[in-house]
Amino acid sequence: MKTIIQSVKGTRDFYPEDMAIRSWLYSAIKEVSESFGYQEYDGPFIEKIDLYAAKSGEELVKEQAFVFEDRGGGWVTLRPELTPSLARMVAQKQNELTYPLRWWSFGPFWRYERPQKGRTREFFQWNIDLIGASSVEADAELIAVCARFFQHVGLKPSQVRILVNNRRLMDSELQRLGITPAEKAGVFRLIDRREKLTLDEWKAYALELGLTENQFEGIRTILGEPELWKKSPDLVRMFAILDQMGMTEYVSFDPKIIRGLDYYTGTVFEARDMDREGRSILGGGHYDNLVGDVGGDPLPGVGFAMGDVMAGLVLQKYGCLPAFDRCPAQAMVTVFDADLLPTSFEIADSLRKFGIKTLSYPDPVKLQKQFKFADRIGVRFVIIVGPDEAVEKKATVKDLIRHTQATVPQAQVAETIQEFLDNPPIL
RNA sequence: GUGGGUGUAGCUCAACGGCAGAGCGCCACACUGUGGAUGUGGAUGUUGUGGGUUCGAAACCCAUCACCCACCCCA
Repeated sequence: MKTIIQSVKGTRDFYPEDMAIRSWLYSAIKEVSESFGYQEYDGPFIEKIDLYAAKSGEELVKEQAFVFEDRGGGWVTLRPELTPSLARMVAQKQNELTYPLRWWSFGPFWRYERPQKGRTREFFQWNIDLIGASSVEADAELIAVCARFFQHVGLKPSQVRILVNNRRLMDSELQRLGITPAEKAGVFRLIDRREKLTLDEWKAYALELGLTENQFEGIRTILGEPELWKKSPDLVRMFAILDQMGMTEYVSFDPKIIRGLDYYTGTVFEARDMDREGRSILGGGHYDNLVGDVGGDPLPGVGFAMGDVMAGLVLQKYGCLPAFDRCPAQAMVTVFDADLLPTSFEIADSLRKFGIKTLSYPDPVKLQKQFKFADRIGVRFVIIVGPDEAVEKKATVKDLIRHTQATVPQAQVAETIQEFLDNPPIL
């Protein structure tokens, strides 16, 4: 067996049918983002390690980033996320930008993790942020963007849902239970893991953290309270806005949503498959300070990120992906023999000038083979110029769908194709 | 980093100690100026790799690599 050099672990090859999906996803993201007035931007794919050292989760940089020394001896990393680059870009022009800033991006990221379902080492991510606004209405806008995206790609509220919570609400609830600020991080982690553990395991984990029986029961009650959001003026206002926009069917309150990242300070949300399959489709939230760590003045904002891998799995599961149009062209000009090669190429190019996607067969092989090729790739019209046609400056146009053909002057090939197109095929 | 599963033809898989196979795909011909359909014929494997057990290994054992799944973390 031939040994083909393997691709790098965790990367994906984008064959035309895969690339079509990626491009389609990009278009959907672009359309939805821009419909809300967001502008596209991007940062470098490699950054100095220092940029991430400042912020980002410890594990993200130390364990998961692709880090290497460049030829000049500097340490660089393939970007594992976009937020630090965004923070720098904003900080660099902090005083010349007009706020609130609405930016979106779709590009590649790399994380050195163990690949599995819904997770690769090289992936694409949609990032979208509203910077310089701190209201819950701003948060509602991002959730609306998310809901509109689901609507746009055909995912229904019965299939995906945006789960929303508010960290300030959780803070006050935990405080009410006598949980100290020092214990908070641990408890957030506890809440985050609720769905992965059985009740007994979860309780054991809670007691291990040093929580009392009462505190544990209190947390359990909070997490099971669907009306808890009514105690948060922020959430009340936010749901009111979403209601006005007609987006509430995509949104649910869920006190179990905490999000791992430390920098979220208010609203947090993530979108999930309704039957709880797989990891979350996207995640985001409100932050108070975007640029402080890279040397700017504090700026609040809200944003989310959606990876293409999990999103692709969900879209495929619910049949939302577009059918792949495998046909690269509408017409193909065959080549009868070497002498007629220039004639065939000339006709092909004349068709292109008429806006007909045309390819020509590159070698004068048996016509049968050329027809078979045309049929396989899905080209509808095949043009033949053999010696008989050539002497009369004619060409034969065959419609592979309708099984008809006509021999016409070479100058009328494009018109003939148009005529065939105007008469719908008999199927 | 931890745990589990799977590696056999281009693809999907069978054979589960006794001659390595099928379906699909591919190629040729019937059909040397016309595709799909049909028929006939044909090609392709160090059974992931290395070692061990055995008269005999694709199968059993060990190692290793790759992929998949879960944990961790997160998109």
